[in-house]
Amino acid sequence: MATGRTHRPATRSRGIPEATVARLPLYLRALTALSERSVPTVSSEELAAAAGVNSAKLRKDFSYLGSYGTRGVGYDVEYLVYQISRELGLTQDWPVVIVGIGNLGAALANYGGFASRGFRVAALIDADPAMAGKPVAGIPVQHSDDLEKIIQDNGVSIGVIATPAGAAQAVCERLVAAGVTSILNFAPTVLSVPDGVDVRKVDLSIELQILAFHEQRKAGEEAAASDGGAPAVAARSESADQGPDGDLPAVMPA
Amino acid sequence: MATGRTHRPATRSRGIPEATVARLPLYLRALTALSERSVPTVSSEELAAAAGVNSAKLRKDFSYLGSYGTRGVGYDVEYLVYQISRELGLTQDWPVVIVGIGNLGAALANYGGFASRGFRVAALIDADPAMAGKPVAGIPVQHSDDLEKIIQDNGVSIGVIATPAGAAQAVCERLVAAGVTSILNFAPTVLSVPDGVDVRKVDLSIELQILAFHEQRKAGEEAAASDGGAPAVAARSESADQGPDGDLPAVMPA
DNA sequence: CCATCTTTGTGCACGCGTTCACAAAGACAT
DNA sequence: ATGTCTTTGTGAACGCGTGCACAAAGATGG
Repeated sequence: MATGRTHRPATRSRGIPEATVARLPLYLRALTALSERSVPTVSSEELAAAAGVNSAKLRKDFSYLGSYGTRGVGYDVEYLVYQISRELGLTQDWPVVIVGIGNLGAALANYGGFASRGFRVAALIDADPAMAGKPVAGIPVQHSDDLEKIIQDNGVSIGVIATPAGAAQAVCERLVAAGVTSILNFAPTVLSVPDGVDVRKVDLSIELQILAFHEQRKAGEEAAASDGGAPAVAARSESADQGPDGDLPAVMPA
Repeated sequence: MATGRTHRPATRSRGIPEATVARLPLYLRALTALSERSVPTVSSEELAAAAGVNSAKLRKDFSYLGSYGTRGVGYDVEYLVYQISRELGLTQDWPVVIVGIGNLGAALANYGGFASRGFRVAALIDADPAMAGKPVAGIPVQHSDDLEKIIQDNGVSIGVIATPAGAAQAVCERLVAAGVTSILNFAPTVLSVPDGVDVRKVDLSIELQILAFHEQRKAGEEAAASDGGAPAVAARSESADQGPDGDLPAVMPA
């Protein structure tokens, strides 16, 4: 969910619905796992199960990309991996800067999933002079005074903000002024950016609050129905068999 | 958005649309800021601007909660803070456990926004025996052998999974079996859970891929515009990339 | 070459969410 | 009181996303 007023009204990017774009990485992950197990083809039903979506939805999603399947057989795994990667722009290198190297920023810098898909941490930036030069995840932290130069020298167009909320908007403006056009914001603030700049927000506190809402509702329902209806917890919804995954790097998810 | 999520069919919880629930924390944050500045009332227009949404949407959202505004004046800040907090279930204490104390798990444990709204980190759990007893964010890490006991002793119903992808499903199952009914998943995996359990996913890699998609599209449009119409993709690093609509049966791996 | 079987691709209908636009409600001045 | 002005609350229209259900496409076997 892009926050700020960045959102383009309903400009369906190149005919591919936003909802579909958001699912492509999911498919890609499932396909990559299949690829590593040398599975040659997969049906929409199987792949949908692995990605946790409806098979009709998956087929419709793929139909926006073109007709890459073979009726009666399914989809060629390698070919689909390539097509989706290309569509998402993962066949090219994306230098990324992380601004704000606190607990979270450091964790992000150490995140292995970054490098795995064309994203490369080009620089770590922090406002604390004491951090300057100190290596985090093998990369020396640079001072925010040099932010503009770092962005330009590295041709960075994607920035990650992991600063405290109070600093986020100012950092955002400097990033945008220096040429960044996509921002992933971890600070609990609404960023306002010019048109043409995309902002996506990740907010732990919000996620927890949404869970709390449903949790409260469940508790209420349970209390109300404690006599009558049986809230029998049963059957597993899917049987997604994710292999050992072996998705390497010691560190964390994302 | 932070997110993906394993969504319940369409059970409109207590008449409040899911989309509205997802925005309530946003309003709450803006309102809290106003409250701290001792602002007594706020109009839908002002509050909407602060939260980064449309004012009509905000009014409709609030209408699901009841009529808490005064026409011609606006909304009473304190009252609204209370109503939304109550609606979200933040007036009660929610003990939370974090499983997987790596870089990310530690960052989450240190995250201040947790405690600020009724969420209390009741325990940190890790599978590494070497971590046991070691304090992180002032809380001693406990071994995952004791997971069930920890959940039950603390009455935990919300769990955060920050383990590597390979361990996530197993951890998830143990959490659920022990009584957890809401899960915030940071591991890059599709979790399958029984009905009645809510899962929300936060996936950094997916967010970046979505940004890359839009970034690539922007680059393509820019090139097309300067070029005079031909949809050529601007070479960023070394893009051996065909046009956006390259339907060419490129490298179809046999 | 034909029949059968599998799986894709999609037309269609439905429901949710968003937005507009306006009537109703209340504050405030005279 | 009465009129004016501001702002809420919401009816209605529209558009997007989802899922069903099926025809078309191709594989496979005889």
